[in-house]
Amino acid sequence: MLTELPPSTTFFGTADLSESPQLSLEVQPSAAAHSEAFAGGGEAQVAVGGASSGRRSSRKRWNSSHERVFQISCCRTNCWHLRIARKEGSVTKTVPVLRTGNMEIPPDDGYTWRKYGQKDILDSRSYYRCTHKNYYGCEAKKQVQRLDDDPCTLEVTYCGSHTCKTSPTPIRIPSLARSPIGKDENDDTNCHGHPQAAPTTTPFTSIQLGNWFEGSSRQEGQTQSGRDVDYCPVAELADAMFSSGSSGSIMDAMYLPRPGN
DNA sequence: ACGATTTGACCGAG
DNA sequence: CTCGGTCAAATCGT
Repeated sequence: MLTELPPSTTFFGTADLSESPQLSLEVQPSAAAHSEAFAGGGEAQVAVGGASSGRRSSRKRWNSSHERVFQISCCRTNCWHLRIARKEGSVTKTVPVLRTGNMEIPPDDGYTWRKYGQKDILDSRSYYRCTHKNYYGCEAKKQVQRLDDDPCTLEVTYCGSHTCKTSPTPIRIPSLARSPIGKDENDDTNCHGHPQAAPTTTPFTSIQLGNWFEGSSRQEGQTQSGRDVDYCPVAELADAMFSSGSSGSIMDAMYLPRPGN
């Protein structure tokens, strides 16, 4: 995707990462991408500078006419090879396979997932949803699939957001959720055991990019296209990608309610 | 006992 | 019919 971008740039967005020294991001859509993307709404694709950022994904069903293309350069040395693509609330990234001995594991994104299905599509695709779906009603899901043209890269597609983190009140479904009495009831941890960060000002990348995305495309996306366009997950997941190599505060901030929400 | 994973079956969309 | 997503029983690990 990166290679398909024209060199000209009429729009330039920069995330202020002064509060997040680990990262430096620049969001730089091409002129063509700008004019096309912000007129349609519904899908964004972000190419992030990295060793194999131009990898083809297997987005069979995705309509390329709805794609949005951005470039993000990252100063981090261990930059992911990744790409964000989104359509109707989903975000896809490609990440290198981490090897631990003979095991290959996808990078930890800071959340706990429960595998609920697998398909022999291409090199097999695994389906995960939030472990706390029953308890919190969290609808976050993700798919993990190895790229057919690059066995060393996984494509991870996220759908939905973690309401288990944003919702302080667990949804109790007695028939489904066995009650972890005394653990989750009163403490202020989120579903993953991380402290529930206070919704104070934490201008991490996700917030900055989120504002940028929103400010660039909100009107068209929410009205004319008729599609449900929620731009926040793109930025949030962009943040997740860059911070997933290092646990901690950025991940914690990922699902914080943004100012105004 | 409980939770996670595996895996074949099921179902809807195209 | 094929494909993609999900379900759910069986199995495994702690």
